[in-house]
Amino acid sequence: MRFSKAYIPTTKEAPKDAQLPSHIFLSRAGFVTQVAAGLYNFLPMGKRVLRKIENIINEEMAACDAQEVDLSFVTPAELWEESGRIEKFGKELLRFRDRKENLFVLGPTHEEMMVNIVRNRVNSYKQLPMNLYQIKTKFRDEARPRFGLMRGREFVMKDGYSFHSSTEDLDREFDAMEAAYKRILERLGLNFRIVEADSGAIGGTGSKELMVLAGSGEDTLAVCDTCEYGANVEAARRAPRSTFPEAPSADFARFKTPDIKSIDDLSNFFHVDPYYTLKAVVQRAVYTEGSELVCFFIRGCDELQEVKARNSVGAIDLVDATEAELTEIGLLPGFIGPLDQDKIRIVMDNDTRGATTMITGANEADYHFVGVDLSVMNEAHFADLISVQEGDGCPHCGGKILHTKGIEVGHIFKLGTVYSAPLKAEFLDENGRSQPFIMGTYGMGVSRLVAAVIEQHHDEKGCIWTHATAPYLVNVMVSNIKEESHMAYAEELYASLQSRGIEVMLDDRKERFGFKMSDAELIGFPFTVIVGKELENGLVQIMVRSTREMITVNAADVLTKIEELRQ
RNA sequence: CGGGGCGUAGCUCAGUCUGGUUAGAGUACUUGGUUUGGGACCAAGGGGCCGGAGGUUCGAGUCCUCUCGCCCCGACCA
Repeated sequence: MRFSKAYIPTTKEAPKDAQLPSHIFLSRAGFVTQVAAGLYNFLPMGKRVLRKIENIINEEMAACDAQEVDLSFVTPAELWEESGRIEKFGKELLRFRDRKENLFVLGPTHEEMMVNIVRNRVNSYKQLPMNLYQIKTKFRDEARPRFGLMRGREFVMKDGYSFHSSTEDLDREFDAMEAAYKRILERLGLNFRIVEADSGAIGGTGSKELMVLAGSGEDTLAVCDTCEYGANVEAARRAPRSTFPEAPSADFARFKTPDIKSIDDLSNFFHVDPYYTLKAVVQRAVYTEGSELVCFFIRGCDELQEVKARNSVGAIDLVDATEAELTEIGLLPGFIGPLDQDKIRIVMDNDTRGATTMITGANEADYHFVGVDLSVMNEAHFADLISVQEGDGCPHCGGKILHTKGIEVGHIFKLGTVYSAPLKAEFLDENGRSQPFIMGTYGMGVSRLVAAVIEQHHDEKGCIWTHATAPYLVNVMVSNIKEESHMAYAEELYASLQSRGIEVMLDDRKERFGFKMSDAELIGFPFTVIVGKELENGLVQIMVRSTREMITVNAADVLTKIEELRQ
């Protein structure tokens, strides 16, 4: 492509709405423009990057025998009623009626549609397994789109769905997809981590998220500093403690603790490590129908992880209980304990199982119990409730857990029969019995990946595309197009790079050196060949975008040098 | 959906508090000239429903009411 003919509207200034580097640079460099909240146009440069990512996904999916399909973006609302998700998705589903007053929704994800196209067509175990996917625009009418391409309402997603006759076969495919996703992100040149994720209300037997590591990521990850373990904090686990603070020695007693309400106060009052205190967190658990107050007990040194807490009671939401709600049922904030009370549903953290010499609230104003033996609570409901902190032990190798931020670019999921059962998508097994498909689902955010590349690879000058994602690998920049010999050399180089299958831009604009250099850096071509006054000495320079290093080479050796650098 | 901020040229913004010639700057764009290794200079141009509607006023970009849009924090987010 010749720059003089290309539509690449670069600007000096960022749109005022842009906050993140990816948003700022993708806008300034002319890759995307904003249309409305969460809606973006892809201009020629942006479209090329999208296409590159799509191509890599397609190649890796083909290697796994996954087949590409293309399902209708507009989907009948009946399907969503059938699966029950029309309620669950709520306003995120953009609904509208056609001229015949039939209700439709714009697809936010395509489980229902995909199940629909195989049910009653795939009806034998002999046709399984099957993996179908598409790369398609999705629409979710998010309450608050933000961060440019990172969280748009309209976005491009690769969504794949596999169908199996056994959970073993699903496990095999899940692992194959994890490996394929890993290869995709490696080929894209991204630094990422595959982490354990919350399976949440969807159920199923497991899910993993693919996280591109970047400070601007919306997700917090717990990662091990020595092994490969990583998990979203919503699902992170930790090794059991190996060292314990000095235990208080006290027989069971009721102790007056006037106005001692917080863990800090309690710990100071008794000169005891918070590890031996019991923290009560009361939340109102909201269910599909109705709600109730639940008290979660964890050690005083721990923090409640809300997603884990929500899952432990099967709630769809947890909201802080008000003091009025507590006093109404006779609980005294600051003095709540698990003993001798039947006022509220209790969930105990796994780490409190069988704990001794604990200090807990006495359910009486200004009193705590000391020397509590929690093994009497063995009938209680126990669950993992705590938020893994930095410095905790890795559950796999005992290394140290650190927190880091990640951008979720993929999520793979063992669905089981969550969709196939309600949608009655069944096949006949070897015994001639009808069974719902056992399913997996594999998502990858294609347009989000465009932003993720830049979040991870940019500097103060602009974008730094990885070799696999760059709109063009090489930019041949002519310093002064009026120098006929320079232009002639550049044209020749341009043609020979193209003939070698290298994607190349020829910056033949009638602009000054600095202007063109700034554009080259802003757009982020991996290599810019500078054809300028050094050509008189038979030399040109190659600017390596990632380091901004200038390499001087013989004009005749550019091709081989580029081939060498791209490795 | 709660709280806050902002809508004026393609883009970034001034002007609004305190109403008053023909609404400005920078940048981008067009034409001509001089420049040519880090976003050049000179000259001449084109480009505005001042988000929209209603109101107050002799007079509204500016004041009032309503409304729409966008951004940020939070709630939410397969």
